[in-house]
Amino acid sequence: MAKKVSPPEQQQNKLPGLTSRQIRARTTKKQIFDIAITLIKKQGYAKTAIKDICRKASVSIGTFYYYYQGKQAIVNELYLRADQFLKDHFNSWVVSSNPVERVKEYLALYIHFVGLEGVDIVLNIYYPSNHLFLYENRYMITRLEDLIREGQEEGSISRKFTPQGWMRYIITVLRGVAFDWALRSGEYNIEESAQAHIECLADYLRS
Amino acid sequence: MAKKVSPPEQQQNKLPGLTSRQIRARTTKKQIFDIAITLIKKQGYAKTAIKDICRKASVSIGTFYYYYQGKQAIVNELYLRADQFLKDHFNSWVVSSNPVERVKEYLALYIHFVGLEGVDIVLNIYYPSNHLFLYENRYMITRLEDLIREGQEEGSISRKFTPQGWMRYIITVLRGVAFDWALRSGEYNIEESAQAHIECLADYLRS
Amino acid sequence: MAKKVSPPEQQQNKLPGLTSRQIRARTTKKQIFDIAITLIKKQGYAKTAIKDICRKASVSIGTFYYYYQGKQAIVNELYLRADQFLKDHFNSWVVSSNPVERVKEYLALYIHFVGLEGVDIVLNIYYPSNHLFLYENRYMITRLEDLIREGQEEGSISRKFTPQGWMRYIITVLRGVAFDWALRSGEYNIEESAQAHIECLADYLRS
Amino acid sequence: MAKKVSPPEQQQNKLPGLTSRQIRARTTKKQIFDIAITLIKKQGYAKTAIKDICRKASVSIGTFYYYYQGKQAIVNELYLRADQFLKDHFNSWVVSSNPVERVKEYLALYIHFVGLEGVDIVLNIYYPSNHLFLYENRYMITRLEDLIREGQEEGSISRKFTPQGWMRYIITVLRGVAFDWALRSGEYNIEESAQAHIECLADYLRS
DNA sequence: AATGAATGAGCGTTCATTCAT
DNA sequence: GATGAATGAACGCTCATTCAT
Repeated sequence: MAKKVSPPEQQQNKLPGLTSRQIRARTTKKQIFDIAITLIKKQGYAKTAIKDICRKASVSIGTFYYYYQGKQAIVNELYLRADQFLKDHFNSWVVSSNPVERVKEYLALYIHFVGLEGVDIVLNIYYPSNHLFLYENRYMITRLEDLIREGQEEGSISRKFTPQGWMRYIITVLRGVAFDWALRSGEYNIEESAQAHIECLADYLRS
Repeated sequence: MAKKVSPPEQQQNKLPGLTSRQIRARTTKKQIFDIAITLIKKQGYAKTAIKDICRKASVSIGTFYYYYQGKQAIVNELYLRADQFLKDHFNSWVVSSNPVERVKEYLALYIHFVGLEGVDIVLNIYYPSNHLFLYENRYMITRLEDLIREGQEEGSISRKFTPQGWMRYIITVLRGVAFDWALRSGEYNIEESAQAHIECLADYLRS
Repeated sequence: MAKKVSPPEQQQNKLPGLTSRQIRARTTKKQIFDIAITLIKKQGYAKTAIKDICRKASVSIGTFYYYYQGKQAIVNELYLRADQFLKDHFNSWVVSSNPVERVKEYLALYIHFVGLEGVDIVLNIYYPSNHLFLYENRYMITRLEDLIREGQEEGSISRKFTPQGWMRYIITVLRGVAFDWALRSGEYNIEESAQAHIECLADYLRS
Repeated sequence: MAKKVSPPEQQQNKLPGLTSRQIRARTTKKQIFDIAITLIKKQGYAKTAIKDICRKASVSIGTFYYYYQGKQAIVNELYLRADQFLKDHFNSWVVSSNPVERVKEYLALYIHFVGLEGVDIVLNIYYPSNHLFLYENRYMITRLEDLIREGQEEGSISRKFTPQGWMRYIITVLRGVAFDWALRSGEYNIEESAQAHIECLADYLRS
């Protein structure tokens, strides 16, 4: 049972107490991740074979599996980074004091992130078996709910739905926006295009 | 005299001038289609092998390929039937005289159709390489544009966007709705859930 | 056993005593043949499916099999036409009185025919399972043997080999010539290129 | 450190620095190759399925594709070995000092090789899409040109053609010889039969 | 920490051929 | 004379995954 050596869980402490092996390990894992994402963005998820990722990353197949459970794990990791991205930029994007404005700014930030990731990643994320969307405890989701709750308490957001209900409503629309953009191969500016939708959502929040 | 080698295009004339062979052929094609859709709805697109469809339909693999170019062709055919469905039910669903109401009724009809088709079909249709959405001349699309144009002429729909602009806006949202429903495995009633979105869209149309 | 209607053997008599059906039959068969050869020349033997031939010829698959046993039968028929071609042009190409010259002229005619047929046909004829070459009683073969026999009797061709031995020797070289030309996609003029070989053969015949 | 993901290129160094895995890998590849060649020689190229090769070699299909891109790759590898064979035996076959004799000996060696390979291999190599013939930088080709060049410089070979021209001329004939032998299922001794052709070529070289 | 040889079920697809009509 | 629906064995090939080293 204990045949498999335990995968080296990403350590959060960035203290200098890292052996050279640990440093190399981190480098290797990042190398794999970056190449994989690049390839997936370029040629699509399904058409990117693990073998190809390994070849490009100058890493053996065994090494790939040492760090990731499979191809999907790569995408999942990327997806989780969305949270980090949102965290990192929240304070610089969400600056208003008006709750509805804050929601609008936050949604714009989310769409900005989608635009940065690119078409193929979106198409892959918005894909049948990917149920990552549904992780209710994700930062992105809970942050949005918090913003809405604050708005409701302050009185500028309707109590027509619960915060969770509003969140779902909003996510549904934004997914439609991202998906349409990806379907059309990103041939228009998603941030501009999303404006109208965000505007409309804001109106609805107030109603 | 009517010389043709393959894919016997569905003939529109249902005149009795059909030989027994032609009748059998039609039956066979329908048989394949029905079984295929059933299986895809039940166990998903990817997990439905052509071989399985054939076995269930009591038809050889060769016969399958005689009628369809592949698995995707089945789904495409289904998709094209959406138009027929919308055409057939338009008059019984779209009954109001108010333009905005007419749009709402029409969108409800569309969501009704989505609900009838089922999760897997939707997931498959909402798929990267499927650019069927974009066929601007589809009945569904042009009908929607017409309804909006009439509303604009009559004055109850805003001229903020062109009919095509509105159409795209609306389709984007509805796709989000359908996609969310499919992602959540159809565990809620899509028609009820879509109500709020349609309501919101209607408000926005009037603005 | 007698289930299959007997294929209508090409009738040689072109007497007007042909029914309209026989005329149509001949037209159909020729149609199939011409299209088939065209396609094979264009896209190669292996890549030309019977289905495609039928589609282009506006003929059903059944009809194809009514006239030909299969795809190879088409090529065989073409091959047999070589004899007819050689017969038809013999008198205008082979005009010398000197036996060795006559052989040279005859070989030039043969190469001329090869050049007319084109690369793909040659590649197909020079193909593993095609043993048509070996039919010793073909006109082309016997004619060549006759020319050599006459040369030996007249004294200007060496008796080093029997007529059949010479014939085989010559055919071997000419096949090499035709094959090289086809391999190089017919990018040089085969008739010019064959000159040296024919010259050399002629010298050897005299030795 | 030597990171590589697939097709482990045959390493030239036969140093004992091979791990047991590498030795086994080499064995496996050779096993596949040998079985494949045996089967192709016995039952023909087209009739030899990859599946059969694998079964006989006690190797999975995946393993086959790990080492070879496909069936043709096996034949290509064999073909490339011709050069090695010619190199290895050159000194023991080409022993005369007379240039024309040297060419004759060299051609005899080539035909000897053809005889060793067998009918099916030849038929497969002499095949339409196989453009390996044309690799002008192959050892076999350049060696022949060298021999001719030396003969021209020494004065015993005609300058009627360039070395390359002579080479092509000769190759054309030898291919004809090999092809005829293969077509007749190797039912005669190719080396004896080629004698006359080589003789004739030699005469022509001197002319 | 890293390797890479080995797996093999399973895939979609082709196509010459038949025969009842 | 002509049709064309139906066949199905057989094909080459992919790829995520494992595990002894």
